Amino acid sequence: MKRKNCCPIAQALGVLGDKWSLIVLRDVIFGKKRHFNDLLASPEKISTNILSNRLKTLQEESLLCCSVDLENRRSKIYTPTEKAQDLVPVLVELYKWGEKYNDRADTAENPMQDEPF
Amino acid sequence: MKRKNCCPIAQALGVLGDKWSLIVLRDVIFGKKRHFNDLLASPEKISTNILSNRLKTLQEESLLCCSVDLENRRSKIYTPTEKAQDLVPVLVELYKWGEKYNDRADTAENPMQDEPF
DNA sequence: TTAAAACACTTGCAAAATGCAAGCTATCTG
DNA sequence: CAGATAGCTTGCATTTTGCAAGTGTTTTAA
Repeated sequence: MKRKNCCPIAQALGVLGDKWSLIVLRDVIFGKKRHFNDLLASPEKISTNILSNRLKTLQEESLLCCSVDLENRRSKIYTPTEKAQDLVPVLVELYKWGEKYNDRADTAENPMQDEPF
Repeated sequence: MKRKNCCPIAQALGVLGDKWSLIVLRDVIFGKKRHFNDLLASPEKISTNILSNRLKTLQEESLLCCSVDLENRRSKIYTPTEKAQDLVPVLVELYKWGEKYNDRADTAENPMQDEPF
């Protein structure tokens, strides 16, 4: 969804405002996941066609770059660009808000995991 | 899209991860828009049924509250809750990112408007 | 006081995005 | 060479979005 000539928030949402893009970026940036199957394994259960499509569009938006794994030529490596790394503050603020308001009650009885997802 | 028992980012996106919710919240929070027709007039051109539906779900998520305008009983007033106000940092970071990367080249020749949208 | 306009929806239907299961191709491993 | 593995692709059902038109209530103007 391209949104030209409008506010930066709307422009950002034109790229990121869907169900999956920020989940994939979270995994690539914070989870350091690099392979298709790693991303597929996240608890949110993205399906293969959507993941494939999202990886394509995120490359088109210069948020990911893709290279062949030299040690296993079946495998591709998806790496976040600087543009993607610059989304860290957005993801951090989303994390804080989600933690404050939509939480699973992280208490001593239900502690947070090592990984945030 | 409810996402229980998962990371705060995914929980936040379960509420906000669609095409329109954050646009509506931007207008209510920063644009101080309070009426259906104000929200409808935004340059992103949301359609009436989607806006109506988003206002409903945002109320269900306790992000907006709705009251009757006493000075014009045709009119309803939508107000952001504290939960919605706490999204300001998210919107600010989105703004900064959008400004940096997806910009319409805001230069001296193409200055920013009074309102950011 | 009555007709027209304003406001906030609702409805019907078409198009796009998402979700699920299965299959496909190239590479690797034994 | 036979299977397993990684990353897709395809087909089809469901859900979400988009557009245009219509509805009911309240307000304003004649």
